[in-house]
Amino acid sequence: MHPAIDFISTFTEISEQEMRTIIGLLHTSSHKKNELIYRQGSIPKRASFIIKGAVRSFYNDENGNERNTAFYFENQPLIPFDSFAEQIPVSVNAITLEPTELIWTSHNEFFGFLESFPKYEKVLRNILSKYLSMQSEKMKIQRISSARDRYEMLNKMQPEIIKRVPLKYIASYLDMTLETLSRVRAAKL
Amino acid sequence: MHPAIDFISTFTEISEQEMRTIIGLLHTSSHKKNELIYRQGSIPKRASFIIKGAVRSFYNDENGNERNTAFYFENQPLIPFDSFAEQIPVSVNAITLEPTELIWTSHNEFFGFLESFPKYEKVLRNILSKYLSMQSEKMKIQRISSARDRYEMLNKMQPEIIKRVPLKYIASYLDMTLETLSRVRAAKL
DNA sequence: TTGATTATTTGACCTATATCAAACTCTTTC
DNA sequence: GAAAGAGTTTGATATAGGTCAAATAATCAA
Repeated sequence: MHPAIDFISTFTEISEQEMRTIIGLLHTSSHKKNELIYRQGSIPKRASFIIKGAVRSFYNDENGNERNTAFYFENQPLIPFDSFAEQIPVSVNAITLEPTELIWTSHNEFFGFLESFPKYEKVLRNILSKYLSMQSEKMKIQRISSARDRYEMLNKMQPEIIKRVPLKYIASYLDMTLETLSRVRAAKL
Repeated sequence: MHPAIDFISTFTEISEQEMRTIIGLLHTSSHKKNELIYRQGSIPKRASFIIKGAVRSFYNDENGNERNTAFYFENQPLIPFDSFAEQIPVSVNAITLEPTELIWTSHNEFFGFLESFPKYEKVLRNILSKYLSMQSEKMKIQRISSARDRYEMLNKMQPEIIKRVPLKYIASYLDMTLETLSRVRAAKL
């Protein structure tokens, strides 16, 4: 079966016709490691879904340092939700961490589908709502004051990140230096 | 004119009929200072809008300390967006900072209206999108590493908060202690 | 108005984490 | 499979901001 269909299925029943329409709107693209998927400040043209690979999103802070905001893996949507619907500039960059296969649909295709099948308005709302509540959770984790506790919470909630992502990216994601992260992991702090 | 109508007007044209319908769905409520508007963990029953007053939202962190997540003033919606649509438990508490007048509509009324006037699906999406992009901005501010810079950014972006909210609440909002905030303000740090 | 409560400031001290520097280890690539 | 380049660890040192305690200032309720 199609992984994007599987994903949508967790939110709604999909009819045969809807399924065919959705599959008809999907394109694929391959990306090598360290390839830019979208750029901060650009208007996002695609809503993507990861078939294989991994992606990180980041921005450059006031000192020019990269600050990672999220990591995405297979079977997850890769959509800048805060800017895709209303076509406002994206707040972060997205770049592959590994060779990555994506499927995607354009803004026009996406919202054209939504007009043809208005029941999916609710699905989209559902997805957005889930995304929002994940963001709330994430903010709480990021606000934990001790570096060690932030690391341990990440280890508990999203161990895959620790297994798959180089520590230097995880460090900025957890708002600590690489050295502190290393010491925290070695339980030397 | 009605402040909630004014607010919605910034996102769409409103017909006479729609306006009458909307106004028909609005209820009012008065709250004294330090009154709980919604409780963390509860299912949010109301989408509110502040006519007069101020509200803060917070949760209790791992050490039991209150951590403020937002401040809301007149002419702003007070809706737990991450939980209202899908009726999942709210992630924070909301409590008045001053005597406050709200108008509100229930979840049923809200989504009933949306079914009668499907064009407002887009309005809702627009509002959510704006909210999401504000959240992204806010996370960036909260991740600025120097306490003084976080304070100065808040002073620049939302000076009303500093004018109206007691420092102890602002301190936790900015992820610093009350003492540090006091010193930062006195430029002694 | 006054006493009580709440909010804010100031001081002294301490500690978690940043910074800087260097070593070590693991991956690519030619 | 050697050399180059990432990625990670370790050590020494510095410092921003936390903690605890007390003084002052502002606000509130009777």
